[in-house]
Amino acid sequence: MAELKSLSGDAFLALSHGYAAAAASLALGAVQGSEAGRGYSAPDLGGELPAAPAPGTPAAAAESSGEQSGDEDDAFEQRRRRRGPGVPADGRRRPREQRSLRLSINARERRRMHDLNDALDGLRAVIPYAHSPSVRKLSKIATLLLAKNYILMQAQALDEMRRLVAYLNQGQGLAAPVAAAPLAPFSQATAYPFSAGAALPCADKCAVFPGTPSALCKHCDEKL
DNA sequence: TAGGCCATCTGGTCCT
DNA sequence: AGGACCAGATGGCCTA
Repeated sequence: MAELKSLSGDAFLALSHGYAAAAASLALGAVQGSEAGRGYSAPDLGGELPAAPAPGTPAAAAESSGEQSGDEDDAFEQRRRRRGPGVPADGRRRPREQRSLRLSINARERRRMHDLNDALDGLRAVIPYAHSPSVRKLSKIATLLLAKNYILMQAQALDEMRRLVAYLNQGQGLAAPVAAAPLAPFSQATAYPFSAGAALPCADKCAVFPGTPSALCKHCDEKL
């Protein structure tokens, strides 16, 4: 969860400044790991899995979804006895039609979750962070939080751009001496409130993205 | 070893 | 009735 805590503030600073590389180091500092990452996105149903996979494993899923062979009933019974995932809470044996219905429901649910993961992958592809084989994929929650902050940042930038255009339209451009007040909103400090190296108080960082749960901000955790 | 993240199964609820 | 969605439970894998 450590990486999540760093996403709300610092991570997005990196995004706003240089995207990929800096974002990778800041947003994913805790996420970066060995290249032998988990690779959870594509469960290998045909991999080197134990003959009697534990419930919850991809192999177990394959077995349960009807991709198994003749020993499916044995496996199902085994799973039922173990009372793991895939085993009815009451532990009763199902009639065959109920079981096949369950299998189709399971398969549908699996497909739905795969679609959800595909969409998440699509989101990862468009939010700015280091897309590199050496950088572990963003977790689901990190992806969502980063995307949310990215949207907020873009909205803020757009708003400031509009105000800048309005200011230029009503004034005569920036050639004339500019009062501090009108330009203040367009200052670097406003656009990127927590610049690299200049650590702002946590309250300032959190204020930039009000929706960010404080529970996910390590700075808040440290100071509260 | 604990904690984080994940896939999967399951039963419940809601909608068409 | 069937499908979509959701949340809880469970166990596996990986990292610190």
